[in-house]
Amino acid sequence: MNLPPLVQTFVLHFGEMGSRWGINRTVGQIYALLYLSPEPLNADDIVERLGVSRSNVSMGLKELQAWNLVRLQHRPGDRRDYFSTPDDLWQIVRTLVEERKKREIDPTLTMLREVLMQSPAGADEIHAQARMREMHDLFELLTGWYADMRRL
Amino acid sequence: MNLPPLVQTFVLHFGEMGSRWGINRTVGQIYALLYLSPEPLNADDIVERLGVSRSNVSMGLKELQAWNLVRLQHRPGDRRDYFSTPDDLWQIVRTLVEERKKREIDPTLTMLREVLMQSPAGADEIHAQARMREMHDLFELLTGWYADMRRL
DNA sequence: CCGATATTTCAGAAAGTTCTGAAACTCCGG
DNA sequence: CCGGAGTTTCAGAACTTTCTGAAATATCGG
Repeated sequence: MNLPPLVQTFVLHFGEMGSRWGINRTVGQIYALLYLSPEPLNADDIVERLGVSRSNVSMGLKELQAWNLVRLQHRPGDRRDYFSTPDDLWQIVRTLVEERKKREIDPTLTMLREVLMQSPAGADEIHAQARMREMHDLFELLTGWYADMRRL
Repeated sequence: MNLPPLVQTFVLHFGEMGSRWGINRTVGQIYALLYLSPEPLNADDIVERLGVSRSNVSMGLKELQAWNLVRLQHRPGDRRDYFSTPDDLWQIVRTLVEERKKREIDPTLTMLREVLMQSPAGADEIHAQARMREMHDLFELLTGWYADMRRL
């Protein structure tokens, strides 16, 4: 790893934190590096600075694109892909919330709606359904608020 | 696994989702099971219902206790530990937010404060520090809001 | 203090994930 | 259509996490 010390501290921290969020270490590091970089970087820049394999960077960038967390740009007369993060931090926060909702809340709501449609057999299932309805209603309330906020 | 079908669907879903949050499959399943159960359960109940090893349940319960997500109770004349989740869903949400803050935001703020204290060497480090300050200020703003909300 | 019951710890097996180098693919200018 | 620059894919190696059974520890009633 070939970075100024301040940058390195930040990059390593995000590598560790990445694991707590569903992203892996390298993905966290790539993101942190792009976030701090004054210029967009291409894949080989990232390889050189982080000291990981070219293919690992390729996969990491693909994942960051799937999360909508990086912007892809080109330079005139250079056909390599250059990556950067949005300058606006709020934009980043909004994207993160949006993506997490899509991956965690939405599938859960779908599952809850399905099981709430079924008829319960026995007292335990009746109680279970009541608990699931509570959770379902709370999730709806929260996503409703979120949609309202978003509109501002 | 030995559960009514409705309950099983929910439990399996939370097992999968658990992996997306930093908790493992078994922990997610135990939590889901306790959430739906009309009665507090002891460790052997959980073993029987989920079909996992006794020691795995023991570790899972320990982790849930570390997260403050389960309540431990006792019954007269029975010295086994019985576990349940708080009835109030809002309580659960608050706990989750609180714990994630403690594990993700607070360490990051500490790291940011440290690197912001250091003097930058070179243009790249100056730019990097400015970006870090932006992030630091945003995090402070968000935790401030959170603290305000919490008071209500 | 003993025996019975309950829980926790822990080393290693099993499962899952991340990372790499090599090969395959894509795209462009000439 | 060829050569080369850039990128992606993929099988397996390296590493990490999870899970288990066995042993250790704790706690209580008598």
